[in-house]
Amino acid sequence: MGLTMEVCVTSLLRDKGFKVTPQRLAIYNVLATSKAHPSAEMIYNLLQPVYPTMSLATVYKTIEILKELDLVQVLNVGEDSFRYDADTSNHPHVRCLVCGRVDDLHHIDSREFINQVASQTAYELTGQQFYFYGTCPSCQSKKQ
Amino acid sequence: MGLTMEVCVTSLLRDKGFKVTPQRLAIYNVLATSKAHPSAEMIYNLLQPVYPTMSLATVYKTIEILKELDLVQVLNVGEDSFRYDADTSNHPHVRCLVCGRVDDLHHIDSREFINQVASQTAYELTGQQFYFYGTCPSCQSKKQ
DNA sequence: CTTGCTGCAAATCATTTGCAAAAGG
DNA sequence: CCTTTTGCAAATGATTTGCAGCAAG
Repeated sequence: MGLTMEVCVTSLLRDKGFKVTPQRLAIYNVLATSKAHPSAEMIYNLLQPVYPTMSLATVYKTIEILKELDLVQVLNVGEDSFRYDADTSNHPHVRCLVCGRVDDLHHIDSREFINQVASQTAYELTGQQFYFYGTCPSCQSKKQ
Repeated sequence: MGLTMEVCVTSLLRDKGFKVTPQRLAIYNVLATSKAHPSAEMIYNLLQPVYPTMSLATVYKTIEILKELDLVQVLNVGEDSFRYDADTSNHPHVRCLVCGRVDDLHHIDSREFINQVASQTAYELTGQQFYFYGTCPSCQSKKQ
């Protein structure tokens, strides 16, 4: 699976005239294999052992390109920094207010809700983000 | 209406041991009378003519208190800065991707959608934020 | 009076930018 | 080779903090 994925990123980069570098593959790899919705700094820290000379600036620059290629989406969970998700399907997210972890919410059908909103606003809607907040299972059990 | 509102903020501040200052009333007043969901800087700029010596730091410190008193909620519309809303009811927001304005979406019944999510996650949910993106009526007509 | 508040300036923190050296194609 | 990219360091921009003088109760 790792291979298929990297081949895909490689050709997408080349198609748009971007060069394929080990740093770019590594950063995409972190995003594609993580369910943690890492921030730029988390990606940087994860890659430190493997690429000790890589800089945070490279992480930010690469994310910029990945956004352009629609390979990542940006999350604004209400923190001071952004998080990134290689799953670009438009799904809701939930953040634990105790430990800060962010999870995907899959199998949610939001079409009806979106339609309701679309029919009541004069805006021409093109997208949306749904964020839920609460306590994750692990923090629930720790509490009591 | 201005009066009723200020009396309310005044007593809420006093109740919690905060002092009532003209700056605090002015900042809350801006938030309570604006539909624009201003950022700290927008509040600061709006008040410049009336309080030329007020500092941005005071705006931020006051917002902190207003959050504590549940008199404002924080919005994360995907920009570099936060926006604030004196309407603390939990309603969806929509941002125009052309001009950047942020509007409320009222009369939306999200209970069914929230229930659907609550029943499918192991999280104990306590809140949520729904952000929609698109083009506002004014920008639609400007385009064509 | 006494404590909390303001306004200034300096500090932080995430993110961006400029640029010389290094790597991709 | 020629161009883009990297990695460093410096710049930026939003927000926070420290502190001395000032105002609220």
